[in-house]
Amino acid sequence: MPELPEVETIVRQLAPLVVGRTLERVEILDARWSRPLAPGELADALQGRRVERLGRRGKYLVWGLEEDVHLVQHLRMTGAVLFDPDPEPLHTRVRIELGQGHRLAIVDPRRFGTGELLLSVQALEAFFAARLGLEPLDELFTIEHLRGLARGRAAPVKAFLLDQRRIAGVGNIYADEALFRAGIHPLRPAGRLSFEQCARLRETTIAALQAGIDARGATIDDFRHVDGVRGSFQNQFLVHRREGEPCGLCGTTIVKMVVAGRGTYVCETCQPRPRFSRARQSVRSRRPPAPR
DNA sequence: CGCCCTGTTGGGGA
DNA sequence: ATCCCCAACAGGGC
Repeated sequence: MPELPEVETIVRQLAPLVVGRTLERVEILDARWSRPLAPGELADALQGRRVERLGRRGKYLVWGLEEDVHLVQHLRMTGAVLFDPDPEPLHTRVRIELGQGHRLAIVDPRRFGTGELLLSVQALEAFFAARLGLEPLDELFTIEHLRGLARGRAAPVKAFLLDQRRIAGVGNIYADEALFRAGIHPLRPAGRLSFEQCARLRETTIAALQAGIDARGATIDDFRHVDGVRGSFQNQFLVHRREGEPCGLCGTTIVKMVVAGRGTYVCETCQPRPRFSRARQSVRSRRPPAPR
């Protein structure tokens, strides 16, 4: 479930509950979660340390512990962090005792989630620098920035949006929503967006993510239900998973296709299909990609 | 009941 | 640069 808005919501709700507390006992029940470290090694590194801060970078949850020790957690598809769940949920992969009778359960039915140990802020920054681009909600995420990233790219704009090394935090759902709001077909080559389309896409990407965050004014109860969260927010989406339904703007039936290997929903009236969706640009007219 | 497909993600190999 | 497949599991369609 975690795209940027979900992880942001987890941070906001969980931080007040864990910051200042100590990870008194950590049990990692699934070796896949802690790889490449053995569960015991990672648990030992975390155990006994106070949580100084809980933050987010892209879709990563970042635990800042005492003595410059950091845990970078990714929830992937089905991960969740539950506070004081009762009873302990099925598929609990990590169990953490916080003291004073409180505990956390990291739950992850599909077992894609990971927790990585980093032993300095430098290592932390290097980790993110290698994986993540600018946050859409960063003030530096300007039209020009987006335009520079897109310049010369032949890949479909949806693949471009999903590439975390360029833009951090946009997942499959919000990519569909942002493109719909911008009136841009997901197959349009990123490098062929007009200035106006870049401006619009920047705007709608921010708006879609912010809407997702706003929609989760959630209560602490959300941590008690693994599946309860997304269900209640499903109907805020304009196109995603609305195959066969009429577009809210024009009534055209929403269609589903596969782009960038992901299920993709589109109103092909509001988002006109590019004439040559995978067309190559001639060498002569191609401008060099922006550095980095 | 079994088989097949799908999925909120990211990494690695081709 | 880009594309495809895979990790592991649950749920739905047939």
